[in-house]
Amino acid sequence: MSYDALKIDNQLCFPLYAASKEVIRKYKPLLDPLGLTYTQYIVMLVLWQEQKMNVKSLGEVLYLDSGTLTPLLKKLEKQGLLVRSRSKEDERNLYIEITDKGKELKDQAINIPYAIGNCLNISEEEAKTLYSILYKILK
Amino acid sequence: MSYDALKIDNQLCFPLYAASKEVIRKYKPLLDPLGLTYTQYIVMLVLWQEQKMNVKSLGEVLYLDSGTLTPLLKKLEKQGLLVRSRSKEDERNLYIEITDKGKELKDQAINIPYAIGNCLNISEEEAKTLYSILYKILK
DNA sequence: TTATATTATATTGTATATAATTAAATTGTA
DNA sequence: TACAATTTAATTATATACAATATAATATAA
Repeated sequence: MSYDALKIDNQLCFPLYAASKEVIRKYKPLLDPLGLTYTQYIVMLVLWQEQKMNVKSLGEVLYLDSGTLTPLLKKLEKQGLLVRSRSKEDERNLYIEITDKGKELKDQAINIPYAIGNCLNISEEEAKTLYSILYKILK
Repeated sequence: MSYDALKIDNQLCFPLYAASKEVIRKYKPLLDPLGLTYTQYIVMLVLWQEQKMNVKSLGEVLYLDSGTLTPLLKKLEKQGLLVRSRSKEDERNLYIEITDKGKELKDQAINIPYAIGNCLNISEEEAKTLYSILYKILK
């Protein structure tokens, strides 16, 4: 019986894990001026589109649970980028809503996707292929 | 000016980040019987190939720094899977070496790559494409 | 040779991640 | 209506990640 399947170079998950971390690392110098971490940034991406939503929906969109989101959202609230409030209809639901300050931050982020695209040395076509395979894995 | 580039669905990094986490999550039930986390598992993958190496080389292979590796390697040593020792020639170097118990664990891991391959719903060809694009990003 | 620079690991501080548990609110049902 | 089941967040415990700093050992240069 061969152990080849256990060689690090034969793993698919490892480059997925490593590339994810390396790309997120590239965001740091771009996000530092905005005072955001990568995870906080993707929360803001969603809020820039949705304005208001509950924590459960946010977690489903971002594949994150309340253990990650609760403290993170409290920090963003402390920074004045969003407000947290319980739903009147069903108090189990916590809604987060972007503030004006949160909306203003969007203009500072406008060039980040372009800057990241530039520092990945893959073609436009490879990027599309990667995108579609990754979403296939996520289904 | 359009904000389309800031839509969560137009990000490439996000599915990379999410897919990485989701695939690692799939490892958990397979690794629990071995008493390993995913990060500990990839360390063992390297040690099953190399037997002995220093922390710096390991970090370069796995894209991890001493802040992550130092406590993790101490845990694996406590489990008896490896031993840590300073180099006599240059005491700055810490070498880790797999133990017999560590080697024996390999047989319990032999089916993990196959099991993971089965639960990713992508074709063999897509897997190869994904692999090559990810390594292109890592260069 | 002695001061300086470099290298390798460890430590510290901050921020995720996630499983498991808890607690509060709501819903479904006998 | 009661009360069990479900839902939603929050909390707890454990394990990463990683930047920044510290420390010890070694190499290098004046």
